[in-house]
Amino acid sequence: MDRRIQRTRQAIMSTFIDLLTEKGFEKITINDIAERANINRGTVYLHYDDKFDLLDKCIGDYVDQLLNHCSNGNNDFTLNPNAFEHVFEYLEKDFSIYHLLLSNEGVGFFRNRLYEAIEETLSQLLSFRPENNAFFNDTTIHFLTSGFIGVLEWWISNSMPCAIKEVTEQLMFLLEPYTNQLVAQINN
Amino acid sequence: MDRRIQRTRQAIMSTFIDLLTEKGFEKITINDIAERANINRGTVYLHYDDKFDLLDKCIGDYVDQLLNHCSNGNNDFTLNPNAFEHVFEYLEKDFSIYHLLLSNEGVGFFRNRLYEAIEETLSQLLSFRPENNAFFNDTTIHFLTSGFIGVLEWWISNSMPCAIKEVTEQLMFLLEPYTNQLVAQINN
DNA sequence: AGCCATCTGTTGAAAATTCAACATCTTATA
DNA sequence: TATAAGATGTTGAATTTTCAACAGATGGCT
Repeated sequence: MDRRIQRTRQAIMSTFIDLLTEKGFEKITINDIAERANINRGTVYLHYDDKFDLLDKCIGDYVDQLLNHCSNGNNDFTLNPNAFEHVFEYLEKDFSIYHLLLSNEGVGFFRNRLYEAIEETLSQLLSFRPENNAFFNDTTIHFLTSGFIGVLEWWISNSMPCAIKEVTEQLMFLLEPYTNQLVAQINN
Repeated sequence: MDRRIQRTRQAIMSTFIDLLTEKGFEKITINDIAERANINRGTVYLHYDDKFDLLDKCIGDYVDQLLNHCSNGNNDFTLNPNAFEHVFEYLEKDFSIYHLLLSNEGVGFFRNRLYEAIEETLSQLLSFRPENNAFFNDTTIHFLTSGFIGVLEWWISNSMPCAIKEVTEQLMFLLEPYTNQLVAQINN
């Protein structure tokens, strides 16, 4: 992709996040963003329809980034401790952003988008193992998705109340009964 | 000025400084700069002839910025404590950069450029007070310029060994005998 | 010495961004 | 209520930046 596009989108998103932490969503104007990012106001409209589209795409980006850390490279969604650790390490790195998106300012959208994404991923995983259908159904998917997101949300909202090792090991323990059946490899 | 120009020059200069601290001047390639700043290589050549021109303009920029802090707004070069404090506060803010430019990597160019600039400013100051010619001549100019730069260089190279208040007050004390005659206001 | 990889500058066409100017819409304030 | 100030989107022409490709220079390695 054209480097200019990379850079301006990055700049817009980054200052959008900054302003989100500073003033909250409703007080942000497109002018603010353009001015602080040192970008022409019109250029913002070249990439995003408006504030809401910006928030939407922002959330989408961070959901995607989070999901990319769920697979340990090459769409390998094997449920091993490493995969979980990668996720939580990434959450820790961008902690303030995810804290923001999960609490006040994401307005709940973030949680929903993440939920959908994980649900989708799980469904895909299961579809590769049709023999599991007897054991795994929609109920299972929602149970696991909710459980995982609940842990994730708790860990972020409470400002990382325990070490990464602890959460991941505990998660592995909780998922142990399902792990064997869930292992799968997706190749598009 | 076109915002794109501002941004790319800023990006180039900033990563140039970073690389200067990391590898030193000779190991820097235009590729390095372009790649790290996420800018097309050709764009660098649109603004600078080569590495050397880049170093040259970089030094020029920082000399200018430093000089802008010598005047307390509107070309008022009155020699008061505030002016000095502004200079040293600015030096403190961008300490690592000036440390870099004054020591190894500026290769002495920075000192020379700063010397010329201060000498020029002093000459201008005196030319506005022709009645001072009896007391102030070239010898005075070089004496004062060298003295001031000496203090500045010592303060930076030794990592700010004393508080700003102390240097500036001491400087005011040392310059006291000349202060009265030196006061001047330049209006272009 | 020869070779390979990398860096250097330069080019022209394509694409992104800027700027200034619009009309319309909010919103605070006298 | 009227008015002024600022925000929103949109437009077209001007400008900058990108990209891909070039030829030549440099420097390390066998």
